[in-house]
Amino acid sequence: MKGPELHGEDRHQGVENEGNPAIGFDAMEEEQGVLDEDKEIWLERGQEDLLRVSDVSIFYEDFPPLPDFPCMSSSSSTPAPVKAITSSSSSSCSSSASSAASWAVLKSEGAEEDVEKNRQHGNHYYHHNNIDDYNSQAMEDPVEVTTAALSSTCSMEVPQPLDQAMEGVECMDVMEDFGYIDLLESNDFFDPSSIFHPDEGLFEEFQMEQNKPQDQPQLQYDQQAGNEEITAGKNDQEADHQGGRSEDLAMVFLDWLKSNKETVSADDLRRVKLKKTTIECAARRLGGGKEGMKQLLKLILQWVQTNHLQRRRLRESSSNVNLPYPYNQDPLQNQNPNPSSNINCIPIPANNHSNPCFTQSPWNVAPPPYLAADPATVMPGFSPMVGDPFSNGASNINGHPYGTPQDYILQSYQTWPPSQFDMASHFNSFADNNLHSAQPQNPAFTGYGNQYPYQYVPANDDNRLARLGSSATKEARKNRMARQRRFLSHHRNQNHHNIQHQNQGAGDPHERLANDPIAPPGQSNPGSWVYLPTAAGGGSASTTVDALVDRPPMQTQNNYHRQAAAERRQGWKPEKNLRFLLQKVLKQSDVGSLGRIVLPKKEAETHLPELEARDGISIAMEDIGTSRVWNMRYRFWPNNKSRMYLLENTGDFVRTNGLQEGDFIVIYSDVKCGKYMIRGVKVRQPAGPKPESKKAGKSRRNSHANCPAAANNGSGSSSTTMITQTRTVN
DNA sequence: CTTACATGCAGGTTT
DNA sequence: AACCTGCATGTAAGG
Repeated sequence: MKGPELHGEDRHQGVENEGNPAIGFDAMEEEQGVLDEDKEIWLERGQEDLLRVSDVSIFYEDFPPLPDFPCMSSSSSTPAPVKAITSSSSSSCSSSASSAASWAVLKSEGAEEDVEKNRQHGNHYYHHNNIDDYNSQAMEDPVEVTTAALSSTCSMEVPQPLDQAMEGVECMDVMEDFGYIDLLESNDFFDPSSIFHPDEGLFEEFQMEQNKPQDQPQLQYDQQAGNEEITAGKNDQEADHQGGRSEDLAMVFLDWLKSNKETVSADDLRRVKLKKTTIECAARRLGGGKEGMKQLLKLILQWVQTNHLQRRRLRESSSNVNLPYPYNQDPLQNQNPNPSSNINCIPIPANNHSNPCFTQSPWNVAPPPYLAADPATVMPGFSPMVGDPFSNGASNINGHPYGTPQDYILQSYQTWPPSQFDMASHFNSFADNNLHSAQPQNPAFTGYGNQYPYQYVPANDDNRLARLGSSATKEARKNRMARQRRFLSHHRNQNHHNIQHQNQGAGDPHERLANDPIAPPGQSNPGSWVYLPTAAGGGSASTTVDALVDRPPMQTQNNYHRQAAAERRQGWKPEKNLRFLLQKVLKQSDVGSLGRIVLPKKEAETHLPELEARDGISIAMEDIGTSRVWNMRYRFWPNNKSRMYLLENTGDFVRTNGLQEGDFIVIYSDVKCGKYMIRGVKVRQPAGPKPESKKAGKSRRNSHANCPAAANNGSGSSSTTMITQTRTVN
């Protein structure tokens, strides 16, 4: 170890961190709590818990599945607006939007506003390629991002390139065009999320709202829309009771909330979108007037419950396998049909077309290999942050909004089965054809809101995030936003510092908030991409990673390790905060006796601590699979007028994991702890023995670095092509 | 032409 | 002699 060096680096990092709000804050505060993180993390948890239903059992037991409200709106007839698919990222948004169309949504205004913000963010991100910019950007963005996250329809998390951002907007517009209205919110009737907001009493806002004059949705007969749906809903679940006239919608809702606050989040509510016409029509059918509305509301709420439960189940069932980490819920993983994936095998999806909506999209192409390869996908419990890898990439992405890995990620998400959309939704709201219509885009953000604005959020967190999101009233919302902003900014500053310390030698990983957050799409984040969904078929490769650790970790490492272990014991999953930094397809020279791995320059410069000296810094890399910590050195060689970045002392790691040429490594940073995590992924090709990388060999060096998958799939699943990640040359 | 990066290889160090 | 370390070079790809 080079302690001294580390310090120096730390300092350095500190400096950088200043620029990087991203990661930071939670780490600090949370770290203090150490094992209490659980609680800390959810700091607002107390209240959040109300919303967050982690315990699926509750649902199952308490609520028999209710028939879905399949499309309350006409949407059913008009399945997703096709608009969606223009671009990968956009597609996500659009898809969600479109889906939204199909579903009843309790849409909050906030969402719309957020969308706006997203759009802005998208631009913002889009323009920031440089690290410096990035940092500065990050500084500011967190708040915004968070805000954006709130929006239910498009994922804010993903900073989108302009185009994409615009797309997102379009989506929203589309929704609007379709005449969607916020069942409740539009009228300021109430904002579910507000109710849940931690800062305020659970029902505070609600009550406030209650007192406010409310506009009720106008009832107009809608010929097309959802009569059927509603009817069906009604049939299936009769309106339970008829409230007296005196019982207004607010009360109905309030009662419902009281009884379901623990199991249903604001987010869930927000996802419900109904076409105005549909609502009107349905209300009529249910008796018309206020009573009709009330009945309709009940039905919707019921649907929400059911929907929520179903989703939970799906999630649970799919995620059960991977227990270790929260990320298990990652849609990608869930998606992965192949059980083996849980273990470490990454099937590379040949292509996912499961989601019809996306099939048309150009992006539907099979996920990029690297995505597929993404350890996250592969690794149990490991969920990659979707967006990150590429995001920041800004560098990577910038030039190629679509070509970036992130795009792929998005795509992959899009193609994923609905059940897994939760995660996906984080990035984009994919329209969930089946279950949710409009999901909050980034629940994650929202959920963590203040604390983890950028962190990747586990699927389950959606709700939490959502909570922060909208407030019942615009004013409340504003206040909340202001609060969040303050909070975030405050944290940011602290975070930087904290992180520095936390990272053992490693500097603060530059976390790019903007990027990471999930924004897979080229935008920012890269996507964490990598998670591949699995699917694929192409199959290419299944990866297996087993990290066996022999050596005793260093002390600090031990600390982390211990902490992680403790956390795990407690059910806490540190990985939930993992952010994808970079991945590298291993070349012969990387796995040879040299014990060093050349890292992709751009990613290294973007995501790893800035190196002042060629000697670089000592950096502890915890093996995600084994939690073992490898003390490596991150350095660079002057090369021509540039630099070559290397990760040294990788020999044992490579050997331990049995990594060979063509396999790849993925480096993540733990947002909370600030430590670096590494995953070695072995790629096995189903069909061809070749590791591929070689094949591609020299011909495609670039792509390899960034797109392991590509390399891996020698066979070449279609996905690989896309990825050509543009290694944006500086 | 420039950039990134895989790898060759010289020179130093260790066994 | 084997191993390390670090630089230099060659090549593919991007602009």
